[in-house]
Amino acid sequence: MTELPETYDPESIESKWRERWQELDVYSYDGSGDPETEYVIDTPPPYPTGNLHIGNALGWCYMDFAARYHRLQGADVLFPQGWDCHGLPTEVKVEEIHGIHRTEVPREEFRELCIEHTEEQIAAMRETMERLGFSQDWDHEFRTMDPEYWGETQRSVVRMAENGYVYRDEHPVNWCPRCRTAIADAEVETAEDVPATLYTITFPGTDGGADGEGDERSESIDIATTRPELLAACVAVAVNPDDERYADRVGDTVEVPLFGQDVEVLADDDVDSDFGTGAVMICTFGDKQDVDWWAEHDLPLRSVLEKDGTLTDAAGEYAGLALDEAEDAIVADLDAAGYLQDRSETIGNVGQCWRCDTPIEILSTEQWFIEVREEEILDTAQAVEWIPEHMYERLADWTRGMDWDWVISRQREFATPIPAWHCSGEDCEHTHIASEKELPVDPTETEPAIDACPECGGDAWIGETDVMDTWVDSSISPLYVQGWPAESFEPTTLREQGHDIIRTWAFYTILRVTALEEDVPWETALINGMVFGEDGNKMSKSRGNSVQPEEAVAEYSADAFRQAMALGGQPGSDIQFQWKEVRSASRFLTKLWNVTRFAATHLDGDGWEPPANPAYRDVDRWILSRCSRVADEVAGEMDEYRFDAALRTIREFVWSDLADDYVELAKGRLYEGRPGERDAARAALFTTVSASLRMLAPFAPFVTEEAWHALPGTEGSVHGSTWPEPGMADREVDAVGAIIADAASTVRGWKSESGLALNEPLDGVEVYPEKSPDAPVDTYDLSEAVSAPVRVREGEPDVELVPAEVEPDHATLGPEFRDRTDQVVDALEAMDPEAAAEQLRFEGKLEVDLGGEVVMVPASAVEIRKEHRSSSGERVTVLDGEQSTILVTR
RNA sequence: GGGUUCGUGGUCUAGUUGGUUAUGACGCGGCCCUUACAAGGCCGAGAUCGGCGGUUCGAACCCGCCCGAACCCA
Repeated sequence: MTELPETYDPESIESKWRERWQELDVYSYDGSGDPETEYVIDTPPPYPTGNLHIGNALGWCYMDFAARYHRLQGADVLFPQGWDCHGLPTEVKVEEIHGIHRTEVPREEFRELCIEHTEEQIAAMRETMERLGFSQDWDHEFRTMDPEYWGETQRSVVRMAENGYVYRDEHPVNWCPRCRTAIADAEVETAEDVPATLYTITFPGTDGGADGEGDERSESIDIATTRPELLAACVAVAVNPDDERYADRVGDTVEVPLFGQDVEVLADDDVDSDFGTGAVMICTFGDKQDVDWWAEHDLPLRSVLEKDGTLTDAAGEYAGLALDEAEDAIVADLDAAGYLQDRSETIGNVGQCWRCDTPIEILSTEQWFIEVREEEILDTAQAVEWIPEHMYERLADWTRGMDWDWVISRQREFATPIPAWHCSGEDCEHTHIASEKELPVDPTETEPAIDACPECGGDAWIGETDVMDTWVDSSISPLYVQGWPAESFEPTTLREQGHDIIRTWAFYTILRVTALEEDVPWETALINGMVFGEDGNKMSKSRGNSVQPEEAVAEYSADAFRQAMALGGQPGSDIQFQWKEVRSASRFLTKLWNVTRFAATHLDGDGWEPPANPAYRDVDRWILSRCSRVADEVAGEMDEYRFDAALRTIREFVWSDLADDYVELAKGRLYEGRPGERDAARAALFTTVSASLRMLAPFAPFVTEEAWHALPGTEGSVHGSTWPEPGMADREVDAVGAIIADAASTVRGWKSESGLALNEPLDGVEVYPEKSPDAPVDTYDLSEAVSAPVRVREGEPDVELVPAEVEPDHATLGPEFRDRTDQVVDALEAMDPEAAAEQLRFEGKLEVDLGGEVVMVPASAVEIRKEHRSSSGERVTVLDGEQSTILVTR
């Protein structure tokens, strides 16, 4: 037990415990127990940007609330931390830092530079995590760039290859010319309303003629396109079959201007007749629509784009030009030759690389793919509990809309190598995939374990230089966390992530775990919303509305910041960051601090221990009953991941019931009670404060830890303790306690209002409860709290009590009178209250005249609201409490 | 264009079998140093629950349409 300083100084407390926890080992996962008591979090491995932003912080707060709560509930919690290290941004950063290009240094050396840089970034993010008090078990940290991890990534792909999910093929893929790599659909972001120039270009007719017989020349067609630079890749012209302007043109041949190839006019429903001239060119490839048409109509392939985004030799004299240069040159030439009919401004959507915003192109290249099996993904997704539920729809929508398989090969350096070799035998196209026992392997450095090519017998191999998409790494995180493949796979308990990566991380993880283990990766997927700035907009530097978690910690505290995250809204909804929320949380912590300090001073000294059988008074039993109910209620909310509701419930209990009511009521005994009386109050105070601290510990780990050690008999960390279960809920006591607490606060409120000191002695207080309690009311503490002798009486106070209003009870009248309820209500409200009260007293029911018809209203359906009027002469004040009418004499 | 979510005091937010006076916080106004707490306490003002219609005796809640916002997809 330690002394609590007088004022709450979050900074010193938080830095102190950050260090101590390192030694205490309270967050370590045991892993030896019953799988039923395990609570395993599939923590998102973030990309090591070096900056843990507030959106990350929200997700980690949720995980930490859950982890800490389940530890208190006795679960063996595994809260690991991973890092999704591979990828382009690091490569680019490293090139920038060292002033090199990745092709200028050996592959291994470049990887080393990337690893070094990544380690620095991880250190910075880990520090923020520790500042925020997240309770990961750092013994279970993993980094996808470590061979132990990427070896498993390779194994997972090898196994999927054995199961027939992996293939290598030439296929059109999204291509980022700047990154010079293939990317998956999920990595293409659509930029909306991008301005572009729409050109109308004449495709002249050909000698082949309308019917192809050669007896007449076909007419020309004007097509509209925003991409004249791709004319060389044009393989057809398409029109809508319902477009009357082109009704007789389908089947005609026209010539591509400047480039001279003859192309056919096709009909396709997907052509938008309202766009441009209603005729469009199909090239290989301008966009995904072109790919569809190309496949649908079995068109030839004319590749005009190099991997770096310049034109190929197929573009003739334009070869070597960049796309924008080519556009200018070709347009100028079209114009000069009279093919350019018109140009106008338009807007359209452009697919961009999500990492560098470069407009993506579509190239047909040899790549590695993982098959997307829609049905099995949906089956698994359905077996997961999604919070909120509708997040399942997000995933299902994306899954149903997938039209290409997942391209997993990337033409980069810092990534998991694809464990394969190509036979270098002439005309042999055999590709050999590594066996599991060779892993981890970099095929560019190591020869395969087999000698001869099974197809041609050759023994010369070329290592695959393509590497894997980083999502191939991260999508096995639940497997890795569960010790796969050494351990048989058990689904993890929780996946927490943002809704922005449902189409990537959640989707790929479901795909992979389904394919590899035919199981759900996690029982529950908790999806967090976005964190917006105080102005309600997305946080951005240019708007000046972004806030770093560290700023909030410095200004208030980590404990306050965490609460603000919890209270921002229910998990799943977007939340708006509010400084005022952090501030109010901080005030609450001050309150908690002071209540604990108050308790600690009364529990201090002479090695106090809670007595075996405390002589509890009603007030003690009442707070213990409330505490029991609150502990159960909060546990229910925590089980359902309703962190907002849970924290609100605790706050209200601590502030209102414990601090405002109980402490005030118990003060008399605590300061001046006889030993037995005093000890009962101490015991109740101890139990309640201790329970409050434990319930609050998941949200405010630092201050509760400090406060915990100020209580007697607390040895270890609050985070290693157990969830409170006082088990003292009692209906009778609730009713009595509510009367006492209400009477105390009503009288004290009245004193404050009338300018009296709170300890001003009064001659007497009489309490007339509206509902007489079944048990007698213990007025001992109440009397101390209001500084007056207190009597609890039955019936009505001996003052003038005048019926003032007839209050109909809709809930009773409605079912009874159905569609006549309104009339009955009106009639009741119009009655003379005194006459009604009279009638009720003598007859127990009311005759109500509905104008022609008289109905009987039972006493249970009305309430007569009465007003107190001080009887003449007497100096009595009548107070209206929530529970009782209270008479005060002074 | 398709899908999903959401509109509650000035601001943020709670409110799941429909039922008297709609929750809390911040802000605002007033009063108060009362032996845990002025980084506090007490009191007060402030909402036709986005709009219209429907179901119902009764709707913030259920249904329909409309308006507005956000996100995802095409």
